[in-house]
Amino acid sequence: MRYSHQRETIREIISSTKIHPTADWIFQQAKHKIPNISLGTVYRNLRQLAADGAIRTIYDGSVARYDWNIEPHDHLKCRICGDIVDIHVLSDGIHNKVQKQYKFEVDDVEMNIIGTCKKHK
Amino acid sequence: MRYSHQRETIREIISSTKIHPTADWIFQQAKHKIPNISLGTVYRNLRQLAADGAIRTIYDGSVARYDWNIEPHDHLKCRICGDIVDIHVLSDGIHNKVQKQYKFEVDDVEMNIIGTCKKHK
DNA sequence: AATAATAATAGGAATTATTACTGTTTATTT
DNA sequence: AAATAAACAGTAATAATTCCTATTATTATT
Repeated sequence: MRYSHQRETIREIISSTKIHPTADWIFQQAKHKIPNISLGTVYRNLRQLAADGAIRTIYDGSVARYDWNIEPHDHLKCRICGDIVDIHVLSDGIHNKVQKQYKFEVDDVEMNIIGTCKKHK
Repeated sequence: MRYSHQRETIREIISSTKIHPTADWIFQQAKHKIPNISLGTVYRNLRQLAADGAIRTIYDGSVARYDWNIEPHDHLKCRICGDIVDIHVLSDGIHNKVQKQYKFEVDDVEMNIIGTCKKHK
């Protein structure tokens, strides 16, 4: 994969936020730096970066969001404000347990906990 | 919510399979019983049944699938054949742990384990 | 049993997120 | 400096889902 200014910009935008942005949010930010960047370019690069393991794709219902944190972790999603927060609750044990118990080769574990965050009381 | 023949048919179709069908698959099946049923009707009823707690919506990447099993459980998704299998690995403890540790009111926990199932060796 | 009220429907248009296409530009190699 | 091909911008196409509207069906009321 050869260097491109667009891809570096996209990578920087994702790395600079904790909000787990959507493709469109990234596109809006990218336009500030590269005014004529196209949405297709954003999607193509997100796909490439994810395939390369540089970022992680997470699903918020049916829309894709992107996460610079590629370490194993879980997510809290608030139904009211929509915020998604990284947490770590899952033990590494689950990986091995599933592998043995179901003879299933585990690549990835995604856990999303949905509810109401402490801001709304 | 008042009775409708279409909704009962949709509910029966979901209850009779383990494949976690998509809206379109349900629509194709429903047409066998009600030839002029419309896709919009399928979607509207799926939304209502889910809101009512009669079925559960799960997300396979970005497409919605529907599950008659409303008991807490997790999913194994095979990357090769696409099969989604119900399992139970998550302890109820996670619910309370998150509630206390993050002051987060948990409504639902969704865990999807992605990888390769034993059929492909 | 007929009537009224309105939830649900069929069919199609609209929307949203995402991917595909094409001629042009740009990074890298020779 | 010229050649090669990956990446690009701009736009068209696709897929999943929701919205809209005139009509039909269910339930409650007379």
